[in-house]
Amino acid sequence: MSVEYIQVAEDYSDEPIELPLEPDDNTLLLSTLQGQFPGATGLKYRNPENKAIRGIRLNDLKLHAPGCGWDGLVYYCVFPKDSVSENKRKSDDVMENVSKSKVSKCQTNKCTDLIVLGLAWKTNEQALREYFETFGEVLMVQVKKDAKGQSKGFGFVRFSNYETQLRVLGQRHHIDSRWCEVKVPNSKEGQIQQVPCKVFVGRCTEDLTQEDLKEYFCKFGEVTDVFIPRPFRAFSFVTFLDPEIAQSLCGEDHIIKGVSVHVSNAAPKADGNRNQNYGNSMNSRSQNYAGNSAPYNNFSDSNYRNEFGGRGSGGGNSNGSSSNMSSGGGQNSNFMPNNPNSGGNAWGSGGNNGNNSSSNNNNRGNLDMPNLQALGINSGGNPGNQSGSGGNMNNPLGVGLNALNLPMNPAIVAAALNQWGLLNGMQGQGNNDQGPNNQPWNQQQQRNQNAPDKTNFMRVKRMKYDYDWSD
DNA sequence: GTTGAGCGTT
Repeated sequence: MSVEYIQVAEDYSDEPIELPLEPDDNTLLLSTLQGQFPGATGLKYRNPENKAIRGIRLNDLKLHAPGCGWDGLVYYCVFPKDSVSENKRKSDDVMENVSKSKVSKCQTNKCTDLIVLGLAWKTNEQALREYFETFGEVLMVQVKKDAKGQSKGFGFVRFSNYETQLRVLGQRHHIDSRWCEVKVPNSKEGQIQQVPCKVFVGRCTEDLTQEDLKEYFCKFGEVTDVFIPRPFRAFSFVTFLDPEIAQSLCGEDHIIKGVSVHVSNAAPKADGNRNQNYGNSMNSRSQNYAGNSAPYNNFSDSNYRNEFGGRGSGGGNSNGSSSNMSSGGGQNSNFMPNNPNSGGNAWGSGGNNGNNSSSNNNNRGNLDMPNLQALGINSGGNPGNQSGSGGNMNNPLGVGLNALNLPMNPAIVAAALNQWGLLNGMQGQGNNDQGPNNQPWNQQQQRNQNAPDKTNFMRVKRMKYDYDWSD
């Protein structure tokens, strides 16, 4: 008899874990629940009918399915009320091994209402709900209407699960034959975390493939992209669905296929070179001076686009030019690290030809790309956008300051680069640079032996990688 | 009956 599973999460912002049901009576043993969620005393779920929270019947240490069966919903743990925090802490303590502890979420990962733009006039709330329920539990949908009841072509959706939100934000949506955008509403700007999903993986060897990296890092959380620059440069980028997981790995050394790699923050674009080296298709970015936006523009490479495409019922990838996890030459040019201390791009970009194929035939934004503002990596709004109609509203690159609004010190950046041999060795080499091959790693390892907290995270980022990986 | 950048009665 095959074992069935239900999805259980610690709370609404946590990733569900599949727990096995008892084959004989389809119940969930309390002990099974507590094995994963120590301290949990029950389960609850949101009733799809009326959106109310419902409790699960507990009898004889068994949790019984609702009347309609477990039904593919996500169930949430119930903890004794006056000791929730204690139990949560206990739960975290129990998860001693590294990979488990990475999975726990921080409180900043809350769901928020998301705006859905570009809805077909005919799309109603039921259709919207049905579409988004393919991604996860939907708490609310709205289609905004005028006084006559006619749709205004946009609406809102809210999910119960933060990862669902990330997933939905990271891709395009085809609803009732229209490509729609899902973004964090302007009204929620600044209320969501802006932490990069991408990490820099240094000290890679040439035989570490994308698959190796993905296979290794996926144990910490869903990996949405792995990018290995070509020609070989001894580093790569790994992008996680969950920025918290990405951040939690920063500062650590990991051994992959016997290779000791170092994970650190893939720093945002530096301010000093935002007007340089922009390709044809994206040049409107350079005039986008939204002051408070975070310049984590890491998603406009075609790998990423493809990785996100094809999810859900409508997220198909209409761009057939490249496949997931591939890193053909020329694409991903926005990953090419610039040198903020030199006049030009010391690395050479390899061209922008692969970059998002932005013909901008849709001036509502380039829906070939997952939109970054939506992911909370960039804030939207673009109040300072001076670009013309070709502006890419999905990808307001080139925005001014770094995400943490830290002042840049080019000398420090240069020093850091120099440690890698990224400065002296790179300038004047055009496109044939080879990246950090013979770095003096010892000092940095000394400094980074402790996993960084947020403060350290910023320090490491400032010291080491505060230059532009995004363009 | 048409339209297609935007941002929500609370």
